[in-house]
Amino acid sequence: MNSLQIFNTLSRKKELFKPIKEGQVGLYVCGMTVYDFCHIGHARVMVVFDTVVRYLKHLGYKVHYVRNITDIDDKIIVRALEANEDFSQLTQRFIDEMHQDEASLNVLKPSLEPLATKFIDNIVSMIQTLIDKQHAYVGSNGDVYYSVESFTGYGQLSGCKLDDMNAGERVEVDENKRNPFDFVLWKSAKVGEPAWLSPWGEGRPGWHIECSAMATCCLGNHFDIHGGGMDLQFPHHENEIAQSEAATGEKFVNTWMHNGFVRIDDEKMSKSLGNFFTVREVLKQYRGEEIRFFVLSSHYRSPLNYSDEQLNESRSALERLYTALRNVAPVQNTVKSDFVQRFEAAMNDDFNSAKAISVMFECANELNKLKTRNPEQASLLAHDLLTMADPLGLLNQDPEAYLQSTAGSNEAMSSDDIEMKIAQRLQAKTEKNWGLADQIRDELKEQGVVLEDKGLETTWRRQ
RNA sequence: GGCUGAGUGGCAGAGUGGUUAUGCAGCGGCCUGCAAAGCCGUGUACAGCGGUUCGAUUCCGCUCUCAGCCUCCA
Repeated sequence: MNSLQIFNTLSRKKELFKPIKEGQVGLYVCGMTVYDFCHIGHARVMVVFDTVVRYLKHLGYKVHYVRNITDIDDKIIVRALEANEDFSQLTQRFIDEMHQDEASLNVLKPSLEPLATKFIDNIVSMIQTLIDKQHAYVGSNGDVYYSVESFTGYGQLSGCKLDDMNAGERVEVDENKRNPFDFVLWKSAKVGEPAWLSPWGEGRPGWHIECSAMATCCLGNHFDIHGGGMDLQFPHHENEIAQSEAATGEKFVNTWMHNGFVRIDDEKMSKSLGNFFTVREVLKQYRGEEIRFFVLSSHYRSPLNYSDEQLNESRSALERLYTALRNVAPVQNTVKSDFVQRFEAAMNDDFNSAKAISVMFECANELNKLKTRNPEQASLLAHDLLTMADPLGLLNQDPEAYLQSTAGSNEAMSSDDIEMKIAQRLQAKTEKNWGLADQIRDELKEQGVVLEDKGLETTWRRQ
């Protein structure tokens, strides 16, 4: 069907992707814990895996894409308390905000978006199974713990060996645990905390179990791809494997994908460091598509350094691509062009979007050349360019509309005013009053509007 | 301390055992009333030191530097 290679964190190698069920892919991605706005790091996960899904579909797969929402955890409880708000109200607020950000980034909706709080029954029964199978125990404080020593494969994903990890140094020693790396499956509720009934009293699920429950419920015990940010590799994903495989007795996931971090000044962007930009903030200055391009301009496993310069470059790059698409009617080619083939080769190599994008630029260059010389060929190339852009979620807007759109939420001159100025300038031009014509052009330039003359016809775009 | 990963031209960022990444910026030219856009041309880049090789930025070893995980984090 294809020769898609994916880097599997489990084997630390690129592997030929082969779905469990021919033609179908089950994909689970760890989504947001909803207690705050999404930052650019979250945007990266969304865009990267959205691109993975789009590309898998481009290859002809039917994709079951599940991206969960964690809507109960300690931080949510704290925030709700601070805001004097019911926790479910708080989470709903940020779920809505998240959906807005996703729309801005042209991220498609997943097939399913399960909420942890809607899967409590499944979570409880999974924990019960783990207890029954002696993989979990109830501590003296009433919390239920997973026993890492009971699972022989523990550490396979992260490469951590229990013996080598210095417990007590970085990990707090907890009297209730048999092993310091044992982790909570069920947490007893304190007074006033949100709680659900369980055989172990009122409480809530621990951090990792909800993903095991939701993933296996939505996609089956064994599925194709599981993804998320690098930092989830350990302990979150390691624990998911331990829980799921111990409970079901089956292999959990074939391919593990982890995306790299967004950095600021060579440091990880993170909530705990406080050095993050929210998607919302960045959208005040840049178009969603510019952010999306920025994310895809480097390989998903590489670090991605955030800066205005980078976003500005993305802006220029998109301007070039959209400019190439102006004034050409795309016409579908009957054969797969060399460009598209090279694009697919790049994407087949572990979703190398950076390389794939470079092919798009080569195509744009050819398109620019052929526009005047051979319009029919140009139309085919325009379609090729769009064919490549589609799985990346780029270039989906009308070129003229894009180029004339305002970036961010800045106050801008209206289109009507611009057209009026252009009409004035045309008058000046016909009178060969170059001084006035240039003056008007300069004025518009100061408003961020660039004019392009083609004889007596003038097109405009915003910078 | 344990375990990962990375160091490429002015910047960003792919890739390769011997031949052009790509984008932005710069320089020269074409086009234009002048511009803009576009096109053409243009850069002794691959952290350091050894090794393997006819030949290494690309493979191996060591050194240096940086980042990440091991604690909530995408």
